[in-house]
Amino acid sequence: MLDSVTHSIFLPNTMGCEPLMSWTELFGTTEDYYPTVDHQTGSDLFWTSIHPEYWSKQNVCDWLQFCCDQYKLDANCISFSHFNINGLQLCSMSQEEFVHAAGICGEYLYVILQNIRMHGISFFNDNEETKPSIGDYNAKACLSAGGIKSQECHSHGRTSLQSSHLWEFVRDLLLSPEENSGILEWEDREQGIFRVVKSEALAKMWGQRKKNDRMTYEKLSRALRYYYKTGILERVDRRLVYKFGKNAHGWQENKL
DNA sequence: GTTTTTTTTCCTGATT
DNA sequence: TAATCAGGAAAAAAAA
Repeated sequence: MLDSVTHSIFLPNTMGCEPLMSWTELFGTTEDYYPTVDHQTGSDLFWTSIHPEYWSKQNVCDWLQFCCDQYKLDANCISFSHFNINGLQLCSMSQEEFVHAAGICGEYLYVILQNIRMHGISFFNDNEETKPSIGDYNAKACLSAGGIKSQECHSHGRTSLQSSHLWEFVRDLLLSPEENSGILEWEDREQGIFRVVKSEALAKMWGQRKKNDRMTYEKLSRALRYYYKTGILERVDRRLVYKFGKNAHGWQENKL
């Protein structure tokens, strides 16, 4: 991981993933002209390959989400409504504005952003001396074992295409009505219980995501059952019904 | 390049 | 009977 980003040159062409859909198909706008990339599986590479000023609104949202995941920040601290802005607006925010919008995580995120802006490096990927100390920014309080991500980020229908893990794919599908089309539905939203309505459609979609046309619900469900061990999912004794476990995050409704 | 984790594939047997 | 669930085992793929 430490060697995932070693250069500080902003080169949009360094992005390596094939888009599953065109950018305009996904967002319906010509404003966001960068092709889709797998931010999450691509680690920090994306965020350092495009200057933050050129990030779209979605990129900003994804970056916050990425930071929460990567640095185990508690997204409860962050008011995502304040970050419905593009990269240029993000870069023009003062530290005070950042702290106001992102709470106790604000100082921490601000430093990470400045590092990317000024040095083209992501926070944990370069020399030790470039890293701010967590303690210095009093960010310990915003670290959590399972930070809650904003629903706003997941409701754009993009993360379902970006999520690297199966459970995140499922979660994002549940949170994206426009992508879901009745494949999954909540049984108990507050408890995180959901039902697979169209099992083969789900498998097909996951297969498309992984470029595997041999995927079946049988195999997908085996992968889901492995999540019982890790607390990502909990067993529900009903057919096609699953429940998010204590180690799953980002599915709760407006826990800000 | 190695190790660890996640996902895929295949399987047997049970349940709905 | 078909679909699903439960897991073991092993291999492949992805991530660290």
